[in-house]
Amino acid sequence: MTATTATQRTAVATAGYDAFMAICPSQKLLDRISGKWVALILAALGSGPDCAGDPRPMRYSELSRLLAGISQKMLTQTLRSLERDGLVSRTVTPTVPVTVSYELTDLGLSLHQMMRGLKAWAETHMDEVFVNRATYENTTA
Amino acid sequence: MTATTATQRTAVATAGYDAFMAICPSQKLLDRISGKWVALILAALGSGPDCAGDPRPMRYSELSRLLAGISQKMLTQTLRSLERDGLVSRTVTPTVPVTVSYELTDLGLSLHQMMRGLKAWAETHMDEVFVNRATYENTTA
DNA sequence: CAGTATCCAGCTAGATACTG
DNA sequence: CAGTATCTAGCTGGATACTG
Repeated sequence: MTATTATQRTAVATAGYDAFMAICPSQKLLDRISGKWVALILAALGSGPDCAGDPRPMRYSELSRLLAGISQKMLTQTLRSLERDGLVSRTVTPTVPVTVSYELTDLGLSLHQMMRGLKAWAETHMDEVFVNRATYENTTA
Repeated sequence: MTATTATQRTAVATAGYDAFMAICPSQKLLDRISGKWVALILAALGSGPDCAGDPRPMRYSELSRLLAGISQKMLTQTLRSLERDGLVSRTVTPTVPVTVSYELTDLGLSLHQMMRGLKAWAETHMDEVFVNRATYENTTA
């Protein structure tokens, strides 16, 4: 009985792949920063509302206004996940009504610095990517 | 008639956000590299099968074997999108059966270099992220 | 060997309504 | 002000079968 089904073989290959993925830090980092709003929130907390200033705490409503278009659900969900991972700290001041502010931790600041490198590459090269894409589209269409 | 519905206001905010997203190079780059297999293919072509060598062309079947668990659909789809964006070149040699090899372009190599910076951050800090996450889980559960 | 075509499950994120 | 809860559309990616 040496026969294996395609399903079994795929399962084995997938298990091997999953094991690799599970220990690949780069992949985990991409999972962490590739949410639709993660980079934007990091940028807002790390560079201020104009994306060119210094890191500073921001309130929930301030983030909500700045990231026009984000739903309350996604803002809360993303902030919670960043807080969970120690990238953002959440501070509640018991005024009436309550005041909540969010701020990058040291780890979050470090990530924000790394993201600036990513941003630099993007600003230098993404135009070329999109020119290539447009050209390809015209060539094949 | 100055009244606007919630839907209209959201639409305006979303349009503003979309406009921002549409011109934000970083966001576009994240969209580009955050597919499940993009980073892995880039790493394979940029650092060889052992993820520690030099860039070299690889054949479709070689990539398929290396990235155990990837479906043919996703391998083809991801390679095509990378080719479309000028990050990977596709070379067909008309043997029988046909031989196809993929190689990073200069632009792709440049992206691969940037990804190594990302990888460095990941290897230095992702452990801390996951410790935080585990701690948070135990605190709230 | 190197694909293409089709169908489908699961997850992400948006809309909407409600609350301490 | 700063959330929570629910419902759902759409997109990503996997399984499977077929082909020049």
